[in-house]
Amino acid sequence: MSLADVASLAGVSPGTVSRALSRPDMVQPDTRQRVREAAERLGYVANGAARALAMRRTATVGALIPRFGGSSFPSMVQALESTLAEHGYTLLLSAPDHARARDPALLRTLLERGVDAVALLGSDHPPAFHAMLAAHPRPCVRLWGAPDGPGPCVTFDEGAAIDAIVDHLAALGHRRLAFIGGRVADNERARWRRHGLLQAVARRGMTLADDAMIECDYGFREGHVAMQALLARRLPVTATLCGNDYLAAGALSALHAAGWEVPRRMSLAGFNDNDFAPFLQPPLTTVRVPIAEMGERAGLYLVDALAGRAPAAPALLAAGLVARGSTGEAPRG
Amino acid sequence: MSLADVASLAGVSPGTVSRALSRPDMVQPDTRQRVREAAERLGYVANGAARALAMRRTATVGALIPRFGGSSFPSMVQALESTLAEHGYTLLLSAPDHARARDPALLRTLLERGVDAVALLGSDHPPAFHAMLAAHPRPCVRLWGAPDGPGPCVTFDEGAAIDAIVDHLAALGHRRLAFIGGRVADNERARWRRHGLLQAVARRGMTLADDAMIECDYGFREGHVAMQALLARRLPVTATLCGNDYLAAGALSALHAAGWEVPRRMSLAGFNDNDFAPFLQPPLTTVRVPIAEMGERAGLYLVDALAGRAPAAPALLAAGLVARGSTGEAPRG
DNA sequence: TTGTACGCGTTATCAA
DNA sequence: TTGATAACGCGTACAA
Repeated sequence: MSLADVASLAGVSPGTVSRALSRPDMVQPDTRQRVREAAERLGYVANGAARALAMRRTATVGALIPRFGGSSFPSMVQALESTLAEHGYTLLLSAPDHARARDPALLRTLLERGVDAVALLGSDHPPAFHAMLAAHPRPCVRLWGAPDGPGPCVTFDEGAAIDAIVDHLAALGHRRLAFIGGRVADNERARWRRHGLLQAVARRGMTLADDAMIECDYGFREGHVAMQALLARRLPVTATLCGNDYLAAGALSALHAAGWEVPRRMSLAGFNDNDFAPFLQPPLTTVRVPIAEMGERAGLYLVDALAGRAPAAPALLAAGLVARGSTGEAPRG
Repeated sequence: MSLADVASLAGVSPGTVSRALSRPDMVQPDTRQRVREAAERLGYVANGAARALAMRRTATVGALIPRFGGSSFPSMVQALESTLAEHGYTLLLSAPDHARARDPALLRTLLERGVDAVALLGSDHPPAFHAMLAAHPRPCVRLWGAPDGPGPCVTFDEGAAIDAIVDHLAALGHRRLAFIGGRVADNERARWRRHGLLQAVARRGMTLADDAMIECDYGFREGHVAMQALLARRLPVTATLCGNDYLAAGALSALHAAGWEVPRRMSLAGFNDNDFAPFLQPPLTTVRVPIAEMGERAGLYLVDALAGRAPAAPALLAAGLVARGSTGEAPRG
């Protein structure tokens, strides 16, 4: 079942079939019709490998996605894929488990498959990745990474977000904070956030003790366990910042379980990856992170770059700031 | 940068380079070494399109994933990808947004890219998909679908799960239930669950009124809103079943917000897609759904089929039954 | 407007 | 063990 088969059935040459299907305007209407019917009847599906070989392009963008099971990446990926699809590109995902996330073979596989462009999600892709991309130049964009890394990156301003939420807590009289966030070891972004947090806290004369910071994965259960650990340490903390709303929801449930009133005895606040923090009870004050927007802008950037246009949608920082929900005042004295 | 370049640098023929890289044992150690060094120095990356064209295979499995942003698919996909990767296959994802989920062009793109096998996630893929797959035969497995659909399907027994949870509620004295679940219109599986639920309820002389059933997407926010709607209807319900733990968590927060005590005034129970229902406050009784196991078994099935083995890991129903957490007794009288 | 023929980069067959 | 050569299926100059 190849072009040749369709051609003989339609009584034309293979070249004509190719044109009739890929560039209909180059062929006479009746021929086009005959070819289409023949292709339809045979259930013809083009061989993408041959096409890619001949055209030297694949209309495909590869995405490398560590921590795929996490909370926010799926929405970002879906936004990216939608945007690319609108412009005729297919998104090719590589979603390795954690152990393989930094394996150079991953990117190599994408390149071998001939992706026209690459999206790197998350932080701390190994130097080998960037070396390979330098050796095989093509449009590339990072998402949800650190802005000072190599190449363009669609991300948002952690510093501004941190400032907004810490300001909010400071205004309510909180002085001693705790923090439940992502692992710092393998995540440049988490380091960035942590650094910004420490700065913001220091700037306002607040404290955030080392043993009041817990690193864990971004999940409901993890937040629950982390808050249990914090409570067991009996720290004089009045507010806890959570890295995303799953962590916040888990922490909230741990507080409920321990009989701590929120926000009277402990305030919770955090970063809102999934838009449900306002629905928690009590609703939490959060900084909204523009997840889907990041996927969309990254897609537009790549589309422009692939089209040879100067990327009209530059990979700029989008700061997400909207605080909402409620946070309690710190107890007096 | 092609085989030929590597060949001339190494002073051998292109064929030898191909062998040295793909089947090292077929070439003399010193030649192999020279070739490898040349390839390394040039940063050679094979052209997958050419390889696919010559070998007539791609070592790639395509997955079609509607509702990608949903709660459980990412974990299932990651398990699938890990399993396939262990056996040398790359997973090629197509994650369309809802509007495009049933577009035949999706599957066509996968086929054009030459996937050796296909995984269909979720239910209700259009007949056109199965027609195309019949016309282009290759291993195919459905995940999280209805077992009586076309071809093999890795799924679990909704009926048994429903029975377990309804039994539990019945034993606690509940008679009037509500249900918050997925949309029935576009989801064979949700229909299956709903049907099983109605059967189970009827069998035990319980009631589940039409206006006590709410269809919505599987999310925290959706569960919250749904429970608010249920409360507004002032139905004489003592327990609410939730389609997954996001819905349950959302429903729980709505109950908290309304000042309803759980489980004294309203019991919650449901299906646990994400393993955090036991961490809610109070912990909910749930039926655990074996998400990752499904991804893994589907992967093994495809690997076997691709290797020409009779699929040693048949796509059978895996029933997930473990109830845990706590549910309150129904109020007397 | 359509047919012909070549090239894309790799693997596989066959001879050396 | 290695080199030469013929596919693989499609796009596209170029010729008709």
